Amino acid sequence: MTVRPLPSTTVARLPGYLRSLGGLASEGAHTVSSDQLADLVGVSPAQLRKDLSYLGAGGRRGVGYEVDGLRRQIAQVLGMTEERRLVIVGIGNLGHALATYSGFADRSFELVGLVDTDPAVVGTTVAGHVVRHASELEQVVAEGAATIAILTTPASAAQQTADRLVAAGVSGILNFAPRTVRVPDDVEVREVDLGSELQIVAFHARRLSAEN
Amino acid sequence: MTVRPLPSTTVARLPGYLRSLGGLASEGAHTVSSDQLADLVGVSPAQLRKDLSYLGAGGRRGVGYEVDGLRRQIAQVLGMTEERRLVIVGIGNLGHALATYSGFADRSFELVGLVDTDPAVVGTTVAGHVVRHASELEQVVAEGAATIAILTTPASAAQQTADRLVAAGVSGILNFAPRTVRVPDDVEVREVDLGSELQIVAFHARRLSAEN
DNA sequence: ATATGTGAACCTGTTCACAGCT
DNA sequence: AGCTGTGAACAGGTTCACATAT
Repeated sequence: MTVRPLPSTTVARLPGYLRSLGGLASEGAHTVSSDQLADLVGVSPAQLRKDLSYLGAGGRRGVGYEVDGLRRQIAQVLGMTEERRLVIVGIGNLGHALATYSGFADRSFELVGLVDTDPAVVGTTVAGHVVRHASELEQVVAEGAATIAILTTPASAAQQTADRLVAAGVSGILNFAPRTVRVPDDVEVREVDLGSELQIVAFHARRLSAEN
Repeated sequence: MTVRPLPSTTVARLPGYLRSLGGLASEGAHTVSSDQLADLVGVSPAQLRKDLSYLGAGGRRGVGYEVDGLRRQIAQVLGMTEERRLVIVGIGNLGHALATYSGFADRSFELVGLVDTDPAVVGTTVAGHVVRHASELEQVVAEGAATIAILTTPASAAQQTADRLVAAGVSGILNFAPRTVRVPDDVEVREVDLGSELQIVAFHARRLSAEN
């Protein structure tokens, strides 16, 4: 029902807002001003108000935003009202860490399957799921009715695995493999390369240090 | 010697360029055109050329860019000519995965210390390093002369740990803890929240699915 | 002929500043 | 008085299109 599409930068900030609102709620706060919340999240108050205005979040002038109402509204926009089912492909160290990561269930993601190729890993139980062989990828996706996949394979297997995930009907992929994967326009991919992130931090850190 | 400061979006893309160039080099390619490389990385050719022009990367018209030269140039800009020392604070599943992540050494990061509070973890050896207790954080940073830290503590410990890292002289922090940390202006922080990343993917995936 | 380098146009997102509610 | 909501100004980054070099 949102008429105007949300700026993607706004979308990217919403999970952070939700996180901070959760903290406020657990502290018993009923309302919060844009100044307070912005400070908590680390954005400018104007930015926050603009973002919330896209949602049509009704803050009350002179008062602020109602914490619970805002939480519900953001959760709704982020699609958390429906359960999203998730598979993880590649149960190495990172895949294992992600499988046992508690932050997903809190965000209404349900882990429905784990897949790997390593015979030493296939058949073991991780996070309550028996790891299935990659040859069964399509069945795992279908049986679990997964719509989202986390890709933590080696770079060499990433594109091929992504192709199979797409063919199996997945509509979103979070790719940790250090290789860009190409997918059709109707599938969303988000690339997260941990090595790149570290390089970006290091670049800016060095620049800052050099300035003094 | 870079006169114009690089746009931060350009900096964020450089590691990806470098990665693809490494692939090309190992395939024996000597030169590469902006069309080829852009396609490989997943950006537009104009974008790539503009980025490289900031570096003063001398491509030859009618030919393209020299693969090895470009690699060296980007590596230099990213500060890879000097070794950067790294500590990881919080050796849970994610910290463990990052400690054993091979992608860091390739990028001229040297892991010099691991820290945790859990008595079950302190004293164990991970990735060739004995995990030290968090009370020794300052010594670990000093002994290793670390300039960069990866933060993978629980949210509750994140800010306090960041403060101590900054006081110990770290100039860059890659924060995986699901809480924004505040640092002085002369320290670089990059927030990576895996739960948020998944929510962002899911949002766009749902939007794309709904369109058909 | 082919492919780079780049000013200019364009677009997206951020900040400002103040009108408008409560 | 206090705080939101938002048009307008601004900033930053991307794309275009073509001059330029090999």
